[in-house]
Amino acid sequence: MKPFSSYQNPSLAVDLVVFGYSKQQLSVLLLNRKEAPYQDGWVLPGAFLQMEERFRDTCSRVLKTKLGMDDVYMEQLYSFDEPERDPRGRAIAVAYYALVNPARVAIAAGSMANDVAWFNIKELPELGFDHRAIFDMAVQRLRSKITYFPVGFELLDEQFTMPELHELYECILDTTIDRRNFRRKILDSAYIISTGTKREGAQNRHPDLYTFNKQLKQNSFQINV
Amino acid sequence: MKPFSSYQNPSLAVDLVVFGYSKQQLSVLLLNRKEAPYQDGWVLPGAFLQMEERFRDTCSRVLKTKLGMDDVYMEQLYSFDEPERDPRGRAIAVAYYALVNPARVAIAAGSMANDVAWFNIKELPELGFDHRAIFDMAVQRLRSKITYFPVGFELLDEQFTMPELHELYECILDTTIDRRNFRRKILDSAYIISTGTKREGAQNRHPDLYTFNKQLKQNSFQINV
DNA sequence: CTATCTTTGCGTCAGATTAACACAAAGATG
DNA sequence: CATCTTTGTGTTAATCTGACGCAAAGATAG
Repeated sequence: MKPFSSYQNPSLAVDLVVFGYSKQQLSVLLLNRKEAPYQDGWVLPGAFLQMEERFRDTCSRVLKTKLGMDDVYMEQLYSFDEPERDPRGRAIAVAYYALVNPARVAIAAGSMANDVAWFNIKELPELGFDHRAIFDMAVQRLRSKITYFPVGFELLDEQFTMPELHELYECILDTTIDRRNFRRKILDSAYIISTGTKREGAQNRHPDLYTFNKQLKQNSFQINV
Repeated sequence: MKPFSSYQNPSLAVDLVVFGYSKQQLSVLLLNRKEAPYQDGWVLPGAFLQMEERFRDTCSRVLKTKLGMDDVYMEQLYSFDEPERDPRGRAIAVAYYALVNPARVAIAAGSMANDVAWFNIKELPELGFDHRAIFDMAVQRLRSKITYFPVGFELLDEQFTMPELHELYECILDTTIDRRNFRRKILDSAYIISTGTKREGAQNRHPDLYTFNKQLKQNSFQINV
């Protein structure tokens, strides 16, 4: 299948904002560029679309080959088209954001090249291209989304405790939320199911374990900031 | 500025979901195609990106040249990339939706070609390409957006009455909203300002006139369905 | 011109929701 | 064993919401 319009089209790429949550820290995955432009600078991982490839496929390919990750939750964010966004020439980027639990996603041992690193989202280096704008929009989207959709479960283990979920929300929304009111709201929403078991070997008391309710139908909760 | 990637890229186009509100009806603008594919079928207006053009520029160009409209509110919706979405070949579409007040937007007289028509959103013909999916997403986005952002004001006159605003919301959300509770919520939100004047020559009592508050800072209301 | 109807602005009130906070049991700490 | 921290559960007052009443300003009709 060949393109049919009369002029040479801009390059088409995807850029990925990969969020990872670990040890009460929300981080992003950045790549240290080896070539110009922005040589030695940090950028979001990305790739040009290959023939017949869909955006989502390109994203998966990047996650797989550059980062050794499989089976990652992702969502289209926005398309960026400033003519000057890539000094090499006209390039359109369709940005996606991905949510990764580093402990859960199959990250092949040693597969993460040494030019890849996690950065706490509050301590980001300067980014090349227009990647700072892309990142900012991704954070905004994640914050907004998590208040009405249980997107955060992608970042936790299969089973998690209420304090863990609570901490995740406080971390992403960068605010404090009353522990007891949060609990009530989440439980009322039926987004999570108690497994009936408790975590063993915890530091403190053994908190109840929960699972994400995959049967849920519609949005029915609202965490206010 | 030339594209630099090694292979021929897909075609890049924008597709536009143009909403118009008039006489208590929410409508979309459709185009009757003259050529194959989908000859004689209805589709969303759109165009291929021209060199150096940004998505938004392409949208403006379509609105201007095909529909004779200027200065229209629009927002990027989503990017569509199914390989088979255009039978002519690989084509990526970045969809935008636009909000138009037919009485307000400068529509050059007679400039709307006779192959263009407004359709009530509830009585749409079959659409070519994947345009039905694009339209559906646009409606969904508009509905969602209007519940927390005063996007609807783009569809009304500069000055409008409370009953008009109320009707607009009922129409877009396709539901009934208690008139008195709606009034209270909107007024509390400070999204609108009373002009202190009343509409003359109305059919019934002369209702108060309001204006959209352009000074507003943040989202602060929530219309529930 | 007057009786009646419709539209519009403004209120009321019971029930639901929320934010703030108390308390006690389970385990950790030393 | 005394004390501290964590976690599950409640309570309560303030607020918000939804359902609805009412009356004044026109419109409508005989």
